[in-house]
Amino acid sequence: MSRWEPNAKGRLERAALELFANGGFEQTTVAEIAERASLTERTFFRYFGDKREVLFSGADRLQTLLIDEVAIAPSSATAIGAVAGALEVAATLLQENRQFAQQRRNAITTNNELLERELIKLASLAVAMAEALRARGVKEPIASLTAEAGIAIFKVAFERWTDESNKRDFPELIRDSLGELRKLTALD
Amino acid sequence: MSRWEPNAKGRLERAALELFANGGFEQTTVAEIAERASLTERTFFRYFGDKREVLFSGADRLQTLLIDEVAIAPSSATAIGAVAGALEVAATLLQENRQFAQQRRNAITTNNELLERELIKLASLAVAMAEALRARGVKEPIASLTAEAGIAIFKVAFERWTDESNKRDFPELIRDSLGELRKLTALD
DNA sequence: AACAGTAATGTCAGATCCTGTCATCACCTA
DNA sequence: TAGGTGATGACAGGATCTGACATTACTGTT
Repeated sequence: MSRWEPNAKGRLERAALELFANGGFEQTTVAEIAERASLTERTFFRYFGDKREVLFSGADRLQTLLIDEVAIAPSSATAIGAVAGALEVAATLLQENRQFAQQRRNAITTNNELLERELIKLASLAVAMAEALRARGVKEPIASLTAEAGIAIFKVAFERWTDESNKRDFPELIRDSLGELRKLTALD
Repeated sequence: MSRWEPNAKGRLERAALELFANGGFEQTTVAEIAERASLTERTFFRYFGDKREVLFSGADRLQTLLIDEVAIAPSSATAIGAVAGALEVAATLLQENRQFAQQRRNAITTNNELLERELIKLASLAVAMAEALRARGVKEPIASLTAEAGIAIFKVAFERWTDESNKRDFPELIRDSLGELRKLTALD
């Protein structure tokens, strides 16, 4: 079953998060991460396309979850309703690892390169959700706009959820943000 | 006035765009760009923080323009109205350099690293516009949501404008996208 | 038990990106 | 003519990332 020490990828991710929390992303070298995980630099780059990617391996699963949820939403649901529902499901899951989410977030918000990677993951998510909406029969540009609006809602809600002083329920924050968006775009 | 060949920064930008159009972003080395501009690699990095930044020096001016426009919008304007108005002004200016915009866009859409940089510039823009809205008395989270919605509108409209088969007026596309967003968020 | 096969990992060389440091150049001013 | 200054060049070097090949630790077959 396990030829070498098991879970090399997980060990690298853990080592990276710990070192980033200490010395920051830029100051931490890939060689240090690999050494802490008892591996070599070359092996790191076999698991992760670049140094930043070590913090984003979960993004793919999140994307799969969201497009699945959009796909199985009741056919009576509106486009924005299907997206918001999917976001609530995702929020429920993310809520179970709040501490990890916060550590990861600390690393990302203090480094522009990591922020860039986060943003492109969200953009990719928007594209995938737009595709899932088109599969439900939603036309362009409604599909893309709805997906982008969904991302905006998620970003704002996530920001509020990870705020240390805030103990509110994540899915509830999603619902609230959608309500706010509806208000501000309403015609006078 | 001009000790060496003038406009070193502009020469580097032009050389980079030309080389990117030919061989692509990754295949082009900074040394090649510098050589084409009759400068050295070291000088390139004095003007641009990294290789990607050579395509984004105009982003700062765009941001300044947008927050100024938001600031001077009539006090009767709603938050989303002020943002949309600013976007229309920016669109009018960008419209004068459609070919440059398309070349630049070609480079960016075919390279993930450049896309990342584009996205973070837009995110920075959203943050700045939210700040400009708060200066108008708009409260959170309305300010942030409005700014994010504005970026979503801009992205969708820009996409449609640069579409080769599309000859529509850019500011008009902005207005249309806002209309679509209003429709899709409207309660049933 | 011996052997070959395989997937994960290691080793090494090297290209490219990016930075620090100091030298040099072209022009300005007193 | 003698600095003074800002832009550029030259050079060394660290870090990221890749390609090529070797090695390791197990698996399966005979």
